[in-house]
Amino acid sequence: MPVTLKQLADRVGVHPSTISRVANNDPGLRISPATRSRIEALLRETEYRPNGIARGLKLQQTLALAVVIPDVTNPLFAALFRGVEDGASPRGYNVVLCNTDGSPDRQRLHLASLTARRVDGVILASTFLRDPSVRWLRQQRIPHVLVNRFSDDGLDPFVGSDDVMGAKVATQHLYALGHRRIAHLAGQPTVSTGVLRRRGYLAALAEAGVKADPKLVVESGYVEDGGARGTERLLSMRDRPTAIFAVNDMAAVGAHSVARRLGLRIPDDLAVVGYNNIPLAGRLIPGLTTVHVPAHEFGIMATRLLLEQIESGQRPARQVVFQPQLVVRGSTVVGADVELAPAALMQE
Amino acid sequence: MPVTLKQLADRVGVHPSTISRVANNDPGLRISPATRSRIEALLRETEYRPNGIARGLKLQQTLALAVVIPDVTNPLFAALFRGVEDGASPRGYNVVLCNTDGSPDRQRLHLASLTARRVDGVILASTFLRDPSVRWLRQQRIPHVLVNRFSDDGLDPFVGSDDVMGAKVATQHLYALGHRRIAHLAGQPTVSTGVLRRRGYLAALAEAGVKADPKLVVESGYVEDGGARGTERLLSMRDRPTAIFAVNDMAAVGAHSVARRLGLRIPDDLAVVGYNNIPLAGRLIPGLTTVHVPAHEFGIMATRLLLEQIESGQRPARQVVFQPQLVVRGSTVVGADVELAPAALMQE
DNA sequence: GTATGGTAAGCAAACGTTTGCGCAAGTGGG
DNA sequence: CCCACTTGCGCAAACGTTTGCTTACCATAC
Repeated sequence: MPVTLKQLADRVGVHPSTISRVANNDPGLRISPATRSRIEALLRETEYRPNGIARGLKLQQTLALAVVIPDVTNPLFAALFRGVEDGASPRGYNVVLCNTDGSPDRQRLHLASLTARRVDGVILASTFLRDPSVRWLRQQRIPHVLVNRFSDDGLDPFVGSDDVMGAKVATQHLYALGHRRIAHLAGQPTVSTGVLRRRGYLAALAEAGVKADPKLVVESGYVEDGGARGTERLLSMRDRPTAIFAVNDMAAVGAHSVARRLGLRIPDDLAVVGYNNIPLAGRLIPGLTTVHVPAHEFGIMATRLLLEQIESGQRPARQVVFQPQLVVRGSTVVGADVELAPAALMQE
Repeated sequence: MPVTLKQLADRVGVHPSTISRVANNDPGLRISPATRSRIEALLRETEYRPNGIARGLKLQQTLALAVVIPDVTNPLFAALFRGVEDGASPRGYNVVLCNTDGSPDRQRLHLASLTARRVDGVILASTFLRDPSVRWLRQQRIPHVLVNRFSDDGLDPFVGSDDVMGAKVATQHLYALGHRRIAHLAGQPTVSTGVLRRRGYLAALAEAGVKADPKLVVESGYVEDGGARGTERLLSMRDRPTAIFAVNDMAAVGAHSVARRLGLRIPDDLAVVGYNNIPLAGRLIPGLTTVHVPAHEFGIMATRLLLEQIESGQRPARQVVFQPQLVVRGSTVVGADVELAPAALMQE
């Protein structure tokens, strides 16, 4: 068992409160240099660390944050988490990580558990549209920030990117390359990214004067398997699409591998664009053109908004929206995958 | 602010302790059905959840575990974490995640912070050999389990795989394919996996009667960049190796891309074997032959050992060692990457 | 009318901090 | 010599639970 204030107090022969004040460097503390140095010596010798949970009880703050995401094995969310930890750790916060696997029920259970634990704030990246859990967080006045997805437009502090714009840019890219039958592997209508990216896709088509074919939009969800199935359906149509814009990279990967399996050449027979720019996107052959989402920055910024809330006691309800950036690779433009010269070897 | 026992007690007109007993379903509690149901109704109405931190102070347990890893954006550790959460969450535990980026100092700081927070136990996957942090955990009698890497042989509960055997199997695989100049991209000598996998590599060569060439072992570390640099050095030798066994998949990926850059054909000009079997390994072209490490199972098993310790108050010091499995792909054997037939399409 | 016993609930300490306030002793001024 | 002020620290409450022990009340038996 770690040493307590009372034990130290007994050893020095002073009151526990005095030790506490010395340990906390209480500025208004009047104390004789002799006693102070005896106490400080003992503090160092015993490596005293205040019991964080007693401290938490008294101070009503735990120095703990929580991150709730669908799945940390998804590189997007892993990077997001790193951003949060990188922002929170220097400020003395620990971070609890919860995976929901996309289940509203698991999300609810996690949030209940987290609030019982009295975490100081929650960063939520697994939100659904009009999410009861989020409304509950608001109502309970629990500091929180939504990331990447939102629930009710504008009501919560939010960090994300402009999904409509990102999807639009991606679709316009395909259009500019000459594609006219552009399909969309869509996300669920229960998730903001799904809705917004579909909207951006449709907006780009409309602006280009292309009549949208409803059959070219299939709901794939955010996983590879869904993307693969969706692509199989699309490619079995009589009037095949020549390009696919996928709601995220994993769905695009599914499309990618189905195309390869079928012997279609990418990008000549089928161009593919993803979303998120996960590390895998750059490793596929050919590389996957995708919309970059700065997940690590999301995490840092979300933590900043959250700590602002916690420290001010206010809810600033700021919304930070990043502008998405298209990353062009070989899945849409031949030769876009630059093969670097082997510099190190050439010197020899 | 969430409701407290005292507030509820005032509303029902009973003592807080009575509410507590009802809420906790105290078996020895004698209470009139009337009062009980009034209390239960109020508990439901207010959605009372005991303040976990007050509870923790009293009961001396936080229902929190910690996972300390180098970096969660590494898929191996992401999967490991999921294993831990999957094992811990059903038992009511939350999990704090800490990334060290391989820095002993950050590891130490995290552990200090975690013990101040009084987590009930720690799962540590970022250990060094003869790690002072681990010795400190032992000495503080903090329940802990080491995963994947260990510190002092046999002194701590440990979950991992047989690294010597895994490396041996990998090297034997290359030997059996006819390779005689087999290089090794090695890990650091400060990390058990580095030492053991190098040992397995050397053992396989010795058993095969191949004289080990010290110049064929270069320390690459566990990252892609190190693997790339190491491979450049190896390939610039007069007497090039024809095969490389890398200490982990990321180093192998570095080798992979350098080989491609140089126009070497894999596996004909250069065969590559990795370690860990991260998802990316199966996505490379050609696929990366690698030694499978069941990261998710590691996490589940580690949690089991940890909870055993916590609940029994003992330190069973069990060691669970998985037998590694070689996964053969195209980076060593031509055609080993099975391309599945496009089943869904063929039905049409 | 008093002892017995069971029922229903209250009391209070304890977990380890933090912090406003109080108090005794010492110091200086008038 | 007295008053006021400072110095150096102690006291105790509070944060919200849990839990062993006690107590008030009532009914029944003697």
